[in-house]
Amino acid sequence: MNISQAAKISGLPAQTVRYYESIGLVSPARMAHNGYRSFSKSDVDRLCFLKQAKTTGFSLEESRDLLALYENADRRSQHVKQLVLDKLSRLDQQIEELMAMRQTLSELAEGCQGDEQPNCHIINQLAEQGGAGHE
Amino acid sequence: MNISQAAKISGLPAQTVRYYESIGLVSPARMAHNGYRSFSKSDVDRLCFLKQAKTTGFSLEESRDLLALYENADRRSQHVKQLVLDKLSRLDQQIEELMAMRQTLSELAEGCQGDEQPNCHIINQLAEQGGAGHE
DNA sequence: TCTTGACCTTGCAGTAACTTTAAGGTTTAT
DNA sequence: ATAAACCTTAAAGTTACTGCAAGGTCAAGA
Repeated sequence: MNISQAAKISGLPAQTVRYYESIGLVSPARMAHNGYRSFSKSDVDRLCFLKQAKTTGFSLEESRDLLALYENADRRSQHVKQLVLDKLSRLDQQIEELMAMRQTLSELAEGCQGDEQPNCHIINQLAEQGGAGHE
Repeated sequence: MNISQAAKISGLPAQTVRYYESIGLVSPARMAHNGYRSFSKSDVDRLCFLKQAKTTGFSLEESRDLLALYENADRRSQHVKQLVLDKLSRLDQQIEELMAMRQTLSELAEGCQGDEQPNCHIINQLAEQGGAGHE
């Protein structure tokens, strides 16, 4: 099957599939007479796996590791689970950071009149917090 | 004051301060005899403002807009508030995406034995979801 | 047969916000 | 004198693509 079919099935843009090939995440055969990529079922399986890992929040390097595990019959589920738990804790940390930002933004917005006047709580707070008061 | 002082007060790495200068977010004077940057109080104020905006989750382009507002005596707080509300809604969306990932990861981890065996719920799920079952 | 449109190829530039590296000049303290 | 700690620039690397240009190929219709 050619790239547009593989892209459609996996849910990845064709450009992205080419990019994945360029970094060695997939290696489709080539058709001799025109140089078009030819994707086998297992190539498409890899792409689907990658798409799913991406949706789940894994980076491409993490996905590469998962893919190696996917294709390694001697893997230990221990090992896979550890990758997921590590990812989970990084994700929790990231969520906490965003929640902190959300809190700050929400407080800023609440304190601001939002009218025609220049006086603005938001601007004042951004200016006053942090390294303010240095002389 | 020289760059390391300005960096310390603002809480930004010196390299980042140089980068901010290169994209026009700050324009410190230069000392004639050695070419070192010389930061005034208002330069440092800008850096602190930028640091704070960054911590609050604004991109550099958004920060540039906020900085213009910060220095514009004719601003309307309406305008500033709208920027913050827009940011807030993008942030909420981002948090939701991360929570969805968190949920998926957490379910994956729960279903996995995490032992010495190759059979792994996580791998199976990543392989089966998405574009699976194409023939 | 010709043409039109949809497909495929490559390579290169651009994105965000830095970080790292290299190579070298200046200042300060001993 | 010299070493440590500061400063400078320019260029490359990072992540995961996206967009563009120039051109080859293929399938269908007139």
